[in-house]
This record gives sequence, C-alpha cells and structure tokens, in this order.
Amino acid sequence: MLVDVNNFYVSCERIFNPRLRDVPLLVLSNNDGCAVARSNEVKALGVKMGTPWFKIQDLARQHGIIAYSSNYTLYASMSDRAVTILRDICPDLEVYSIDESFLRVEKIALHYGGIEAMSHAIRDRMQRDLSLPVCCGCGPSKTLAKLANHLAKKNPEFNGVCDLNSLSKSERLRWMSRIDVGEVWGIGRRLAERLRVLNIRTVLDLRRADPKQMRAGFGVVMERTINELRGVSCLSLEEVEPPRKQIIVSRSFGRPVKALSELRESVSTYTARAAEKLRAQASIAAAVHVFIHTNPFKENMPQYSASKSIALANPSDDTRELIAAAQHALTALYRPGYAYKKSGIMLIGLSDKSIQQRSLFDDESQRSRSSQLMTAIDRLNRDYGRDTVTWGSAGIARHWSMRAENRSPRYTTRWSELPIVH
DNA sequence: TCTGGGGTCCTAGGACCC
DNA sequence: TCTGGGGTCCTAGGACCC
Repeated sequence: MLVDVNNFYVSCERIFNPRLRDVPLLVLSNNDGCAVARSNEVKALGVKMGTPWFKIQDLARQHGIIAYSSNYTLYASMSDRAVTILRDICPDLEVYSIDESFLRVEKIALHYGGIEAMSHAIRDRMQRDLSLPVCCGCGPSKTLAKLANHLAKKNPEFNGVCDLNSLSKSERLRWMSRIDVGEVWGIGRRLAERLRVLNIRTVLDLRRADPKQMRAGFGVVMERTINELRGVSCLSLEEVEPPRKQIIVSRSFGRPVKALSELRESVSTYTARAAEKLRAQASIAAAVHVFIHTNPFKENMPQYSASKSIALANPSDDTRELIAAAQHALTALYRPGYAYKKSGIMLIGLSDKSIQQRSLFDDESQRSRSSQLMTAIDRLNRDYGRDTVTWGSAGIARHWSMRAENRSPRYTTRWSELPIVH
C-alpha cells in the first residue's frame, strides 16, 4: 500500500492556520522561486507545478492566491509524526519520500477486516491526530500501489482509497486504459515521448508491451516497470534506509553575488551543514566537490559555470578539514566580474566511518580529539538550535542568503514559535 | 527584482588487466 | 584474406523520483 499526503506542504501550512483552509494557497520553493505545492483551488486555476512565482503574481492578485515560503523544519516534523503513526498501524514500512510511505499490509489488513477498512482507519487517524488528508492505494506491486494511489486521488468516487485487488480484471484494465502512460511511476517526460512514438499511450498499452523486447530498446528499468504493471513484484520493500552515497548542500542566492568573500561564506556555510549530515549517518567523505554558477536565465548577461573536486589526504568528517578543501577548490574556480547566482558543495566517496583506512602517518590522538570536538559541536547545535556554534568563515550577516519572505512559524519545533490560542 | 534542492540507478565507453 | 577472450573499474551522461 502507498500512503501519500495530499498537497503535503499546503496541508502542513493549513494545520495551524485555519484561515488558510478555504483559500487558494501555494507553497514556494527555496528562495521563493517557484510553486512546489498547490492547493486544489490553485490547481483549478491552472497553475502548474514548478511555475516561477513572478509569472503567477498577476493571477495571484486577481484570485487572492496566498503564497508561503517553504518551511522545511515544519514539514520534516509533520512527516516524522505521520511516519510514527503509520508505523504504529503497520510496522512493515518503507519511508519513500517526505510525504509517502509504502506499507506491507496483507497480514495486518486482516485485523481490520480487509484492506479497504484498514485504509479508512489510516485516513481517519491521520485526520484526527495530525489534520493531514491522505490517500491510500493498494496493489500487488509498488508500481501498481502507486497507480492505485493516483486513482484514489483523482477520482472522487474512490473516496481516497483504491485497492486494485478488489476490482475485477476488466475494471482494472478499463482504468488502465484511461490513464496516460506518463503517469506510471518510472515513466518520465522523455520516456513517455518515446513510448508515444511506438503508439504506447496509456497504462494499458504499456502493460501489454513485451517486457523482453522493451528491455532491448529501453533498458532493464522499463522491463521491471512492465512486469510490475502486470502484478509481478520486482521492487522490494526497503525498510531500513541505506546511508546516502553523496551529500549535497546548495542554495540560490537572494541577490546576485560578485565578491569572492561572499562566495566563501556561502561555501563554508553549506560545507558545515553537509558535514553535519555526514556525521549524522556516521560516514566519512573522500572528496569535496564545489560548484558555482551565474544565473542561466539571464541570457544577456555573461555566463560562467564551473566545478572542482578536491580529494582529501585522508577521508574525514571534520568540518575544519572539509571547509579547508572546499575553500581551496573555490579559490581555483572563482573568476571576478561575474554575478553569481548559486554555489554548492557535494561530499562524495562516502564510506562507513568505522571501517576507515588509516594512512601511514595517521595521528590517532588528533583523530580522537577531532571526533570529540565534532560531537560536542553537533550536540550544542542540536540542543540549543542551529548555529549556536558556528564557523567564522561562514560569516555572520550573510547578506547573500536566500529569500524567504513569508515563512510560517516553526510551530512544532520551537518554544518561541508555538501557536497561541486566544 | 524575479526560475529549487537533493537524491538514485543504469548504460556506454574508455582504460586497464591477464 | 589475416590480429582472442574474458574480465574489472571508473566516469560522464541520461533518465527518473520527490
């Protein structure tokens, strides 16, 4: 079963601010760039996912669309609560994204008197405990559960719940013949285009294609997708989240940045954040990759885009070493005279900290001091809030930082931002 | 003024080994 | 006329997901 929150970010904003409930509401990407979540009212006005905010503003004024900056602290916190509830109902669970989980339900559903009853129990509980609307889709493979979820979401007659197993075969095929092939999980824009050339236009067309033959033309992923559509499960439930293989932190700037000193602050800030994530999953990085670029949408401005990797002498999770490497890369990349729009860093070549290869000149005492220092800093920042202890090179004023002009309070994670009831 | 951020997997091709 | 067979590792690029 796939459980998916409807319009997740928008729904989070509505929990603590009931005034937002019946108005057209948008949530914008970082830097207030484009629409990443839309209420049903906004979808009805024809606003597409990813539309730049400045292109919607006239429409917004006409129809009273309200736009919020994204509040990832709130969304992550609500996501954690949702997963806690789902795990309580069904422990065989894979967290697939911030607002979706796959559940293995065949046994547990029996206690609820079937999948449909279980689905409604999930919907009621999410509504009652979190004020979050969800849809449940169920099928014999992940791809079919995804498809069922799509049906539940788009067709009111399903009432938010669709179990493909409970439909007759002819009903299943009829629904499949009505859905565009591009809606299938794993079929993106490019593949959908290529499939249409072969006259494969609907989910049913794809289901009828020959898996072996399609593998030759499209690769193994396509073969799996077709088999999954036929009810042959090829993708397993991944209950334990594997550690990340790379960690990226990057942001667009709130305004164009020209000075190397400001780029340096941004790169240190992002590296420090990436290093925290690295330590949180008990990994070390073998190399640091830095990139900077100008605004590609400004076609009449001089463009520059560059990136560079620096390998560390010894894989590390020490913010000081990672920042030093990142700054070294930035020095090599920087060209004066450009208006930079974005910088970012990647930690790559990640491996488990507990099995690290030491070098001939390794200094055990230094290494242990480094670990203790990083642990202490992480704990201070966790207990007393981000940036309680910060890095000098990351700057203080940070005039380059991203725009977020209408962010809601962090209702669930800050004492000072708790909602107040009058 | 103005267009996000963070990931994964697969494949082809090159370089190299014996 | 005419130049093997079997393998690994790495990287870049393309596709996808939310």
